[in-house]
Amino acid sequence: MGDYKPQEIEAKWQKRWEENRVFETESDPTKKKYYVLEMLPYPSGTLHMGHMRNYTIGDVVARVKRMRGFNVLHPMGWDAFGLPAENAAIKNHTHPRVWTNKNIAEFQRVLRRFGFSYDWRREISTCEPEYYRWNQWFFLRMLEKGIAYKKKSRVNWCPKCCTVLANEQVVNGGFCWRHEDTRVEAREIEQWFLKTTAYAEQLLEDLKELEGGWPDRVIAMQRNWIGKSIGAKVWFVIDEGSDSSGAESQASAAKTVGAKAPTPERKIEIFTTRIDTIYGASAVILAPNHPLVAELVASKAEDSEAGRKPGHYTAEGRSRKLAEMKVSSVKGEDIATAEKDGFFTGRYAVNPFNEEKIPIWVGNFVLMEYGTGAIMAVPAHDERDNEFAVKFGLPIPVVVSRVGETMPPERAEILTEYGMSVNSGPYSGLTSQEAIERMAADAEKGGFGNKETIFRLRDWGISRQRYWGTPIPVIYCEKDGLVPVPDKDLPVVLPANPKLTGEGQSPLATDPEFVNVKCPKCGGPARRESDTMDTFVDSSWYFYRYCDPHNEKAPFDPAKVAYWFPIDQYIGGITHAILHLLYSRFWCKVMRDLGLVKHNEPIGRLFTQGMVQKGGVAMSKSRGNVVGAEEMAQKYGADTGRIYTLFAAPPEKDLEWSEDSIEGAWRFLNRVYRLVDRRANSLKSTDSAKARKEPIYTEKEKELLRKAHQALRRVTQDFEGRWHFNSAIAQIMELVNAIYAAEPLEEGVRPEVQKEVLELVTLMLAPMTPHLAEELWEMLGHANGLWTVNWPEFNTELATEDEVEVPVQVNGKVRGRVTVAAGAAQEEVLEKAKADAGIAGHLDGKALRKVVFVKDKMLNLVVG
RNA sequence: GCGGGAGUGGCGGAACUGGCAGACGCGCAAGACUUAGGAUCUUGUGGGGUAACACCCGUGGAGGUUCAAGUCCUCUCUCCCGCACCA
Repeated sequence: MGDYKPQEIEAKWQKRWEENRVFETESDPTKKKYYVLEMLPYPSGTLHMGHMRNYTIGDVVARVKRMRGFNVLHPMGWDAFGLPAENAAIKNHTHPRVWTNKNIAEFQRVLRRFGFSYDWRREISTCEPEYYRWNQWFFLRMLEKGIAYKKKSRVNWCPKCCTVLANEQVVNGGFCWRHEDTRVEAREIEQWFLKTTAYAEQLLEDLKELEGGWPDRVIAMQRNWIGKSIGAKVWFVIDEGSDSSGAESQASAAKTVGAKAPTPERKIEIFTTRIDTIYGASAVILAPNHPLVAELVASKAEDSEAGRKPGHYTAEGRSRKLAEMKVSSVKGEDIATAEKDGFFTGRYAVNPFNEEKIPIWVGNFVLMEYGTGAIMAVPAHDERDNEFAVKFGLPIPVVVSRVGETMPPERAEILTEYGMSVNSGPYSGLTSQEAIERMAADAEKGGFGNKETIFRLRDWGISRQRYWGTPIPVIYCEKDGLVPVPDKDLPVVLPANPKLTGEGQSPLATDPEFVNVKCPKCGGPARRESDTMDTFVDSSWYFYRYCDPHNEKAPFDPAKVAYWFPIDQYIGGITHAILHLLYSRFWCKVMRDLGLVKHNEPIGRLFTQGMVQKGGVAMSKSRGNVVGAEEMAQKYGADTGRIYTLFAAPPEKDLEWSEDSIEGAWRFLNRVYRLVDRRANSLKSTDSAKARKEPIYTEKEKELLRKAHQALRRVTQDFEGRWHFNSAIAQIMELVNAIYAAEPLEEGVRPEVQKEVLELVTLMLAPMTPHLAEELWEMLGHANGLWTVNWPEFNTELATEDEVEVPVQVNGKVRGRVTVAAGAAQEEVLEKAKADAGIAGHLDGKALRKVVFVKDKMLNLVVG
């Protein structure tokens, strides 16, 4: 007899698993496969119980699937490039590689301490040239296909990261995803992009394949992010004649545009989803950084209303106003809440549908990044336009009324819904939907517009002006221009000893040995690209590399990937709902088009687990509320930590850490241990199979086996179906309680039945508390490890109750219960119910009008 | 504003396709064993009510469907998350 000593037990079994290479897997097309994966960690800080919850869920699934006979791939690796490593290295005067590798060693040690069933031979680290050379290889393929391209554009700059961010890395309407208190700034920088927009339609369309397998909200978030809008573009011709007093400036402007006379029509292209409201347009409004604005503003057209009406200025006033607006837009002031602002350019444009001249304005609420950077303002039917029009005194003509209303609605109401067109020339009387169709078609026929679908999704900006990332493999030659690094020269390795300052310049650019190269084409002097890639490139395809982690000739062997993919179950935090998961889907489609993979989507099922919180907020080092994984393992053992996180809440919900509740988990495991320990010796040589071969059961045996198989049925369902680990554990607890209640087992329960029941407890616990289960299994006299044992089949017959207690309702209220043999017919139950004094009292003197009977479940007597 | 989700005891949470609401655990209370116990075992524990039953109320709120509603329908309130002057 001994105590449960998790420290000893856990070390012992981890060693055995390793010696027996229990978790090592090879692809084998003759076996059914299962690929379960947790998102790879960024090795920084300490592993806390929030991480462990994630890995525990994955590990339970991996172990259950193994017990069910699947060939299971369950790997682990490190998202090892990234800014924190570089910043920490600067701070501590060390090298990012040193800092990172130290963390990796630490992470690995703690993960091993928890006994997760990883195939460690497949471990990858994205900062190794063996890995990132394939980032470069993929980049070159994308360059060839025109998917990777370089352009100068307005980008998001985080002053703290000192680098550009992708749109997906800008959160909360303008803040850095790493520094949630820091606003991003707009900068004009030349950088590399991957053309995610080329896949916008597919990324949206294929979300349908993911329905059912991915959480609804992740699908919704991606759909939202891609942001498809179906509408039309319409061209408004700029009225040149209106600029009577600006001939001089117009001539100079004409130089950049074309000949003055005959003036080729210059147009402002607007995008709208409501072309049906175009008769109600009272202005064209441009984004402050729209390319035409500078020129329109510079024209000398004086505004006769200048100074008398809001938004009207002289030419100088307009320039000043524009400069002001640009400054606030660069600062990234909160555009969602900022007051509408703008000014009249002094110029007009012609509505192509009714030839009406309407003023051209500049407005702070029009975004260059969306649509065409220009809109038509329809103040009667759009809230924002209305606000603008009211502030600046623009007319508000009504062109839509509710269907069935003969008179246009009062102007006070802004009708944004569909209705019926009014005051819209030949389109009056059509429904909005009809008008949209007809008018878009007519615009196309008339040559002044077309149907158009636009997306909110932007191309993925991947250039980063930092050191600790994958060098972008291109060279700039004075003679040959942009030259890709030839495949044979890959990898382009990071220089070993960079000068890291953390200031806004690519560290690689300061290293002459790295930068100065010979042009691969002409051999002349050339410069290397000195930016590195966004680290989300690394994580966009890493799960493919696990299938073939040491391949030196290719990113992976397509045959191996074809066997393992798609990922059967991916597990991670909701944080990556857009970033990592969208990029990964994009990468998969690119690889498919390169002929490397055959599937459209890399991840079949996605599970987003809840956070582990303490004090109501997620555990994080900076908040100082972490429960360290290692301390936890030292105090209670890994198994207690594992079962606690599984039991305390369903896996998709947030979990508030409770020191009291973990004591409960610890007590439970001790209870199980004692149960086995107190009779381990006497049962060692007992053959539990005998219990199954000679099924002559005493009442007590029957009762125990029934409980055991009922639990097994529920636990099996909970593991296979919706991952109700908490209720699975509750079932096992009930069984354990029942065994305690049946003590002393020696009275009335044969040894083989005792052993059978204890083995079932052990096997059910095995995926969740694998160390303890192995130990119990051994204590029960088994020399083979649990890894050789299959998941037990539950026996319906054993699980079935002989007798059931049927609640009896009178008029829908439970008034009593009768005990009958399972499966008893209505007549029998009814008879017993009538005989029951308590129930009879409620029936007294009333006519029985209806009887509802559900076998073994309930009897309802309707009287009255 | 748009989209997604959640409201059940003192707490975490159960309840498969409508069929005994509160499984299991924590906490709390009582008892047993003990020199002692913050160990272990047993019992009790939604609220009201009763000597004890009976009975009444009860899954955010208001209606509805049904023999029967935490579960389905309509309306509504609160909270959390994501996106957001997206034209």
